[in-house]
Amino acid sequence: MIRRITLKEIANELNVSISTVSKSLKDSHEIGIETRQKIKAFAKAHNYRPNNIALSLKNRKTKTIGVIIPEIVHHFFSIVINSIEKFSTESGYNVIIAVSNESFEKEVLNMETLANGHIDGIIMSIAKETLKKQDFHHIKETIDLGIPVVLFDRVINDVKCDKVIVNDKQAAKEATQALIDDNRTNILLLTSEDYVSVGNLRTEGYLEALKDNDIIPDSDLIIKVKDKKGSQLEMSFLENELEKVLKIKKVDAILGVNEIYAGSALKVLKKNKITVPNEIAIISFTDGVISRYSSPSLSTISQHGEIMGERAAKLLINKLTGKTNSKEHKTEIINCSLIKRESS
Amino acid sequence: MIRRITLKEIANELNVSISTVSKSLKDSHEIGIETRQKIKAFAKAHNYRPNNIALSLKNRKTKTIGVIIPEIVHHFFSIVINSIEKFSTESGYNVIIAVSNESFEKEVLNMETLANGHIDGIIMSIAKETLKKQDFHHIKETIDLGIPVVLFDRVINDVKCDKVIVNDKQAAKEATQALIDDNRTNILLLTSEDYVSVGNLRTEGYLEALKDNDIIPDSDLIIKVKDKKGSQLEMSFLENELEKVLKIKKVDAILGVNEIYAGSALKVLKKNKITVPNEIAIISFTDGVISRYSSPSLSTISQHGEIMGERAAKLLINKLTGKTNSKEHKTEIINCSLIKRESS
DNA sequence: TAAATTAACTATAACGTTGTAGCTAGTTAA
DNA sequence: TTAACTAGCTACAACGTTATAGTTAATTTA
Repeated sequence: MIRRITLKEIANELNVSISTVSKSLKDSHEIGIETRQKIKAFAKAHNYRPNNIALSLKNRKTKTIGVIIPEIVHHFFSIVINSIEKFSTESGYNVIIAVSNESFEKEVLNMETLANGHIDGIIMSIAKETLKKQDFHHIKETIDLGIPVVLFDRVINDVKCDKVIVNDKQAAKEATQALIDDNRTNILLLTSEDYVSVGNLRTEGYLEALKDNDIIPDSDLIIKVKDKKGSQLEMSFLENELEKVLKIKKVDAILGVNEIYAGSALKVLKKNKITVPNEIAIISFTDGVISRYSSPSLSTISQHGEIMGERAAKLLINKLTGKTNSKEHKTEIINCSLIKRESS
Repeated sequence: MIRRITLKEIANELNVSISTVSKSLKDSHEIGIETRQKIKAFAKAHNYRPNNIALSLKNRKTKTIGVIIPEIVHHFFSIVINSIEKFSTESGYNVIIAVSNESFEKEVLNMETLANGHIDGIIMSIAKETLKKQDFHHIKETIDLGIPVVLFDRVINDVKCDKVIVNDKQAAKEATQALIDDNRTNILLLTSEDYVSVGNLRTEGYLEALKDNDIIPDSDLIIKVKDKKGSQLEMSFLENELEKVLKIKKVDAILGVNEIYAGSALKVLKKNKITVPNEIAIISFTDGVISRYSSPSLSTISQHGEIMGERAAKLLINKLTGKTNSKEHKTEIINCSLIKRESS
């Protein structure tokens, strides 16, 4: 219950002015060496620590970065956060996290709260609902207030700010090509609904690869998984649809836009006694823990969350420290890489 | 680049005093209704938002909770954080996250930073290295400063504060008993090194169940997985040890203190063509994503991270809002539950 | 010896708020 | 008619810090 000691208290205690104390602790030559040492000793003995809130108010910066993500119980996002946290801490920045839970309203609220003094800049990945609504006023307003924003993974074109993305389209194309090279031409795609930018790009890559190989896409082989709050429903939708398709169509490969979809597909195949990769090969986006511990383990496309987090943090901190011009915006593209495991 | 408008600017613009503006926005009856409305309209038009940093300084509270966890890329911890975040937001608190990466030094640093003004209270789970060192001065000092601390999952006895734990021992005992009831008596335990409190308690529960059933524990059947930074090494250690034991001993069940251990064990069994659960049954702590998507899916003991997070947040916020006495400390025990899946 | 310089400090304003106390002009009460 | 009251405002201090601009007294310079 010993409240933290302040400059004022030290000043009173030693019968000097607050300025003297402040300057002494900064080792200013304006103050005589004896006084300086006395004050420093006293401060140390009383475990003096400057109050960061007061400093924030004075300096008009908080040395804190806000991160807004759609989900935290999610391998990719937690990797990115970890990386942001690591890099930011090294640069003397704290990280404050807000979760939108894929909700537009919550995302707007989070931005408001963060933008109200707590943070110097924001790193975010946009909620699905926001993407669906196409309402980005909150992001624009934050930028207008002079708060730098860096978007990662789920980004949008009509907001001018730094961005870190993955070459989703190219990666999906390459993965599809790898399956085709393995003589699999009936490739089923498990993707998300259209408004999710990354799902969309991955679908494009898939289609492009088919086209390059003169394979006519079959709309029955594209399952767009409906998002429901509470993933239970979502997954049973996927499982039902997949089972239906497997009954009426020949399928020899599956490309999943994330590992939850791929993991669920694997379960369906097993239930139906279809061997992987013999009868059906699987490649999935998101190199997470499911892919590694499932059996067979899943071949995945890694989005290198570590690198994304670090780049995003670097871009933001460069803006905050004035190392880069606040008007110029960069988009960094991270190359995905295919990690081959047992499923392909 | 329009900096956020302040009370002072509004006051200047409308030729009134700062106090008048402040009071008008609070709808104080000291101010005439006309002036009040004029000011409120102006503030709204200019999107006035009070500066939280200034408020924090004035009120000596930040409405922010600090969370220190050993890892974030970890199903259990991310569930807990999600839950803390959810509950705190509902109560008007922000959440700031720091990751110790299981390092003592980083944990101390994190605490220092957070305790220096940024937060009103801390929720934490202790790093392995700290548990090994048995050095808890940073936690005690924070509490001495009047900053309430709530420990969860990995707790210690000699720090006086609120705690949220799981009945690890009892749960391990029950899981072991379930295996014994299934006529499995050669139960191998995959646990962590002794200094990790939860691993220890789980081992105790395991031993107690054996004793209750007059089974003499075999030290060969207890594998204490050595922790190394970089889990790759850690896992190959586990895999090698397990293979060795399987060669020399009869084993008909495995109890893992977390799902990474159990998932790795499952991989070893598969490699050695041992069927699960026929030849060897598996039960694991941590009800995460690995357990659900592995095949066979793993029976797990859920620690109910959601509930832990909520309870921890509730305990802390009650302290912060003065709803509970700051001298009295509660320890809440959450009951684990066994989730039966295919592996047992 | 008076002016200039220096060492060693102190006072003040500011960051954006809020609560308390104070002020002024007009109204009411005795 | 003068004191008391009220409405409607403003001034000020404080939260903890720092940077700028003083203020002394002692010392050096011309």
